[in-house]
Amino acid sequence: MKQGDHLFLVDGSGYIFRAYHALPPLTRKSDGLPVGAAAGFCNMLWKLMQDARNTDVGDAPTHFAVIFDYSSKTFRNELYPEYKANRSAPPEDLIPQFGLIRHATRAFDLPCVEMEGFEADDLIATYARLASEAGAETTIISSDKDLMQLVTPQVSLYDPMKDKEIKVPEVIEKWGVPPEKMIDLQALMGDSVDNIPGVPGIGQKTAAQLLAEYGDLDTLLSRAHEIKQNKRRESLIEHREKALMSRELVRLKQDVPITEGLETFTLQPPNGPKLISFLKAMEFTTLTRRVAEITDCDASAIEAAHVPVQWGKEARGPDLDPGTASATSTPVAADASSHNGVTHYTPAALASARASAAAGAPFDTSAYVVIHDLATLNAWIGEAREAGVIAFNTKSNSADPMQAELAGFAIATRPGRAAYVPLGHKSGDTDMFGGGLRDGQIPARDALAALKPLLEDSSVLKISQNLKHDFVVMNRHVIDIRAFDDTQLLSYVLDAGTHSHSFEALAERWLGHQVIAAKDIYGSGKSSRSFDMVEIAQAAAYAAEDADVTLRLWRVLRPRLVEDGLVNVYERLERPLVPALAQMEQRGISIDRQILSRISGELAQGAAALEEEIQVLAGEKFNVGSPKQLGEILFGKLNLPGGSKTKTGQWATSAQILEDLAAEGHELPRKIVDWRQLTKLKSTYTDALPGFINPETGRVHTSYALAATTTGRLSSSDPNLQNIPVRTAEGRRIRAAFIPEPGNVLISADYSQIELRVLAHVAEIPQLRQAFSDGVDIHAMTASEMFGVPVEGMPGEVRRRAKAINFGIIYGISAFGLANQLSIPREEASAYIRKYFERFPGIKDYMESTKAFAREHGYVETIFGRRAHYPEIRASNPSIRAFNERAAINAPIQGSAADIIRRAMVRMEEALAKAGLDQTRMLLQVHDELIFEAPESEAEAAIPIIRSVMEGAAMPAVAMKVPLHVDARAARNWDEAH
DNA sequence: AGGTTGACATA
DNA sequence: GTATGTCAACCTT
Repeated sequence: MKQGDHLFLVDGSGYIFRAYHALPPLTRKSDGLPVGAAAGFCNMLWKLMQDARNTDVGDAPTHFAVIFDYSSKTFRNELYPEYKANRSAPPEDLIPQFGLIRHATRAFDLPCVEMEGFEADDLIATYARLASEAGAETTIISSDKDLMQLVTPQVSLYDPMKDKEIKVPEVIEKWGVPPEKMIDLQALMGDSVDNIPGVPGIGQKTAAQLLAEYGDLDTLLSRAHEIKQNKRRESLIEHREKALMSRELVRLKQDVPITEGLETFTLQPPNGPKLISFLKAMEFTTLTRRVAEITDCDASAIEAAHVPVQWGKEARGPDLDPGTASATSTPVAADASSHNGVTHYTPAALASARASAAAGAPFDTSAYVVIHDLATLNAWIGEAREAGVIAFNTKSNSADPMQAELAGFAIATRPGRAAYVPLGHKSGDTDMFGGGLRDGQIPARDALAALKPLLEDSSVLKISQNLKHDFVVMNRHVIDIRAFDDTQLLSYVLDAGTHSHSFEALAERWLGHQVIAAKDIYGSGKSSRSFDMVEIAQAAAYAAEDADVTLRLWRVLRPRLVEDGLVNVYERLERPLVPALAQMEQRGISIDRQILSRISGELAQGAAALEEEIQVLAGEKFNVGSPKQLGEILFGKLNLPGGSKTKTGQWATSAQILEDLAAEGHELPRKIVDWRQLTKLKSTYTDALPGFINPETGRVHTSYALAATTTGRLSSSDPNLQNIPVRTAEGRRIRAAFIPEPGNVLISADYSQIELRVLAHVAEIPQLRQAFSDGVDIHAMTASEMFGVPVEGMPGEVRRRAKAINFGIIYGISAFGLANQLSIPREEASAYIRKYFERFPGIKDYMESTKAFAREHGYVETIFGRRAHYPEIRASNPSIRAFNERAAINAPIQGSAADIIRRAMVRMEEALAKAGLDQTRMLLQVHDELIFEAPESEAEAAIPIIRSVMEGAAMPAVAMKVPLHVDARAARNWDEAH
């Protein structure tokens, strides 16, 4: 290698993961072999080589190699065993592709380099150094920040996905430091992905600022005492060693003992037949055709190569067949067949075709239409009827659909074809009368009248992201949306646990598209504004893009539902809940302001009195609400025993610790616990709830999230009505402030022990099943089985322990957790668990088989087929893995119970109506409890209907081997009904 | 003004 | 030991 030469080094391993995560995961060969990442890799490599060959002589590569990681274990693990320890095992469908990609590299006639004990990055660093010493230039194909330290005037990075070159100025722009300081920067900021500790509290910005001021890490550490900011200074001094070790972890090794010299990297002219043979075997038809064209080969005359596939976990390294193409052909089954010009796809093929078509397809904001007149709107409505689908979303002046005034709505009829209809945008003029309506908007009443028949037409599918919101907004305009899909729910059913279901995340993941940031439209902080104050052109771009993206997402996600066999879960468990919840949210519940206000006053008095006593006992005034100050007083000033630290080094002052201190006779901790209880009740409930009373309805309307939990539970917010106090007498006074309208009652109906019943069903435990059938006290039965104590006259403590164990089982028990819960030694907890498993071996079996299932598939299933994914279940870090195992054990139990109550909710409305109880209304759900409001005259008849719907909710899909039991009662407030 | 932490309310 | 959401304090920007 000599001056003027140009070395291209591809970071193959980095690219594999990027291609895998950036591309739709469904690309498979006709025999089912996943090849998405390999396809991305081949496309990238081909494009790269074409582009490179077509550039000026000086820039074109003369030498070319692809570098891989050999394995996850390197010399860095000896330096720091935790290095990259939180990495989970590669996804199952990626594993065979490690080998494929190495075969692909050889098919391209390119050197494929890897070395045991070193990362690809180290090899790249070494080759880049050698090339620079020879006077040649180097381009590294990667955008990994770990490689930025190598950038010099002779060495640059190139990101093929973003088509962006990274040279010295780009590094400075992005990181705030020149490349040679990247190592110090990374040492300070650490890296959670690679588990590099860095210095706590110091992020990228602070690190760059410190390096700019002190020059380098060594100087900074030696002069750390000069730093003004307390926290920063102490952190730097305390974590000095961590920083130095981190630096060694991120520093790339430039002297790897390489076996292949640069001369072996000389770029060869393309070998068309060899490459085509491989591409044909992979069924990459488009690329095959392209390569055939450019290399002037007849692809049909070339036989597909035989490519050996390795599925094992260690499908990497030099054990892979280094030879190329032997000429056995791979049988090709058609995924798509054509009849009479219509293409018929299998579900998998359609899903994969849609995903590839959507990924990276361009967006053209300027093509979006702003609709100013009714005629145009009607034309679009006609288009939607013809298409049979329409993406639809409302825009309003408030995030709360119960207060929202419509600003406009967006629609899309096919990818790229989207429009915004402004209705209520106001001008920014801020005279004393407020801004008036802007020009060029259809009167809302006329637009809605035109839209109503379309939204209510069950032959046109309406699609939205979080449709419940639009449903409520439209309902308030007396429009009842019929026939709909919700992209967020689709994503949730398909991928709960794997990634976020937010609009932005889905657009990025499936369309490779960054949507206009909400912040750019709404502003933030003081300068934030509601949507009706946004200029129409800007609003239109944002809202129409929303509809366009939603429609494209639906085209990708809906076929996946069929492919994964989740149509039933979506259509029975998820989608019908949207109108049910929308109704509940719209109804809201009454609370008694006076009661809350009175309690609030009393709480304030109680807290003030306690606060004074606390400060006397402490001997000084301090902020009782500050755990930090409290910790100093208790364990510093008063020197109480039993202090422990939280992960950030503060004194821990949890209720448990304070209770322990109180039990030893200390007065102060007890008072703190009491004070906290009073102030918590005051701030979160008595003071906050009245603020949620809707001025129009006079009621409180919570918002339920359908797609927030991994297990299938709902969540409630603004306000959260699923955590209204119940355990203490003080707390129950708040619950008593939830009241019915005059002449009505509240009915509370809750499942008894539903999760334990689900456990008894899925694990088929004979004693548990018998006990539930006989209706005996389940915890007492457990205690009796375990400790041989008769149920009659059983001491409370014995039953309490058995109860804790039963709950522990549901939570994926650990000795540590049980010991904490019961305040007993870990050995004792261990013995209890052992005993339990002896008495109920079926439970142990259930737990083990659930773990095995999760490890194999990456997800677990409820009895109705809902999936919860745990991608980190194979993490090499034992505590991360154990956490995922417990969650995976819990999910089918918690999730099946959640599914049961969902089914009950879906059926409730109709069952009540059928019984003629049209005034009985379902208002709230609290995981295993439903709250209704009913006229006094209906309550007695409603209770048996409610009970039978709830108790029969699993049928007919699942015949529970254990009966479900529901307790229900009516009363004048929620506390008495519960 | 925004993000993180510790604490605590529920099932 | 599971699953959530909200608040006040605190730190940084």
